[in-house]
Amino acid sequence: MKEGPDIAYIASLIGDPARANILTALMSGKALTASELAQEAGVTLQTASSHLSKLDAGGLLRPRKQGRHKYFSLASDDVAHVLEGLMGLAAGAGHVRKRTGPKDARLRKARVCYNHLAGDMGTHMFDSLVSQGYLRLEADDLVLSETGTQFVLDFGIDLDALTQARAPLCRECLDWSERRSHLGGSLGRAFLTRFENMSWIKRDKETRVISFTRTGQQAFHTMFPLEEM
Amino acid sequence: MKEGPDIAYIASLIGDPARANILTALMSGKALTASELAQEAGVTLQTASSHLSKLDAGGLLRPRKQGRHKYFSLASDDVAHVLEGLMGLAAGAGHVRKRTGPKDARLRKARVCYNHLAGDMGTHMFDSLVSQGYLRLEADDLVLSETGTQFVLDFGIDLDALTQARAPLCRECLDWSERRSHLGGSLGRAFLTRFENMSWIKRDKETRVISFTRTGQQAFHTMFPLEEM
DNA sequence: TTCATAGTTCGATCATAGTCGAAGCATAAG
DNA sequence: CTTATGCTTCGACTATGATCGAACTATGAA
Repeated sequence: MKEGPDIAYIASLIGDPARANILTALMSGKALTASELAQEAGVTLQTASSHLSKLDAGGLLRPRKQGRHKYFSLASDDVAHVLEGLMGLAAGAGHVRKRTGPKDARLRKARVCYNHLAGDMGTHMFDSLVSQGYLRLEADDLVLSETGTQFVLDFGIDLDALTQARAPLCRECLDWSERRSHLGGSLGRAFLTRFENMSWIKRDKETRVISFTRTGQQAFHTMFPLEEM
Repeated sequence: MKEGPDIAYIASLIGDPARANILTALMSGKALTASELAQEAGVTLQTASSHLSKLDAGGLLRPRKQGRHKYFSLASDDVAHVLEGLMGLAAGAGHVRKRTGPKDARLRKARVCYNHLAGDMGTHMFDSLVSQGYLRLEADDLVLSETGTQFVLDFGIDLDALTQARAPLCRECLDWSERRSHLGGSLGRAFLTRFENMSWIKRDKETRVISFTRTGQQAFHTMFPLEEM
């Protein structure tokens, strides 16, 4: 009847509350088991299993068997990107599920977006990288400059390993709370794990909230300065 | 139960086939009446009316009464952006509604994305603007350089009128066919209407297809050159 | 005024799909 | 082996919501 991709099929997958809960939970970037996701979605294991197979069929998930557990994560950054976009629309329509509480404020401050840093701290880092000339927009891609490459290496990130992978190194990601870009892609992921290894941050077990340690916060701002305007 | 915006609500709105058809039709950027959208969606006027009020309640549409007609258009670029993202996921999942025919090829070549130029020609124009130094990524925004400003004025676009409006002037937009950026925002819109006024292009009445006239195609490539690599 | 067209509202019908209990596999532990 | 745990499949129940006919409202034309 109509031309173009079947958008309703994908949207209807996301449109079920239980499945939306599952996807939201996976926005933490962690791989979760079917049981955990069932609990997260507030349904029994049977229904969760049904949902998960449908999401998988739609190409939204990447399942991995491990022993008698089955782990699920989001299929790609693209999926996370669309989910963030939907969150933006939902927030704009005034449809937030929960009244904004203290947890919500922490969520705006810093949170995990699939596998990289989002929220206020995320956009701050992105802006700093750009203003220092480490990141540049070239044609359609975000590229790392020479000084930027050096910066990343000095920071203790194994850049060679990243560039050999197929996934894009740098990627812009727009988030719903800030409405500004932050750094995604494999480099964004590498930064986040590096922060974690250096104990700059702690990830909340239950939610997507990221909390900075005191020393982490200080170190962050010296490494990623931003002149006020 | 969960934190964050109610993503399922918005997604379920898009997830109905009839509503998805409506939204896809509105991706042409034109404002359409309820009757036209009913026909487009393949349902009666009554059901279309019901769908339209729901989409409106969800903040996805911008309705305008005009006489005894009621025109609908997408509420914002953000909505169009999410829809394009969903198309990307659907295309990736191999779920295209129609087998790729000749019309589909034309769709990839040049089409309307909400109100600006997308497809091959769209990314071409974007790349050209960037490589000529007319557009730059600064912090998180796409900005027009000084030479770029001059270029736009020379092109016959009333830049003052655009900058006075509240909508963002420049905006990156990623499309599903090319997986690359093209220019959105009010400037993107202005370019498209200018092309139309100069008879460079013709918009198909039924679909989102844009066809370039022969002279338009030539003029386009001289104005937006791109050195091969 | 009368008629026609555009759109909304109401009500009834009907199908899709979300839900869970129960049973069935598969893997790991004792 | 037996037992326990994680997950899938089957089947039945149920509710949500899409659909359209019919009646109603509103704007425009004659």
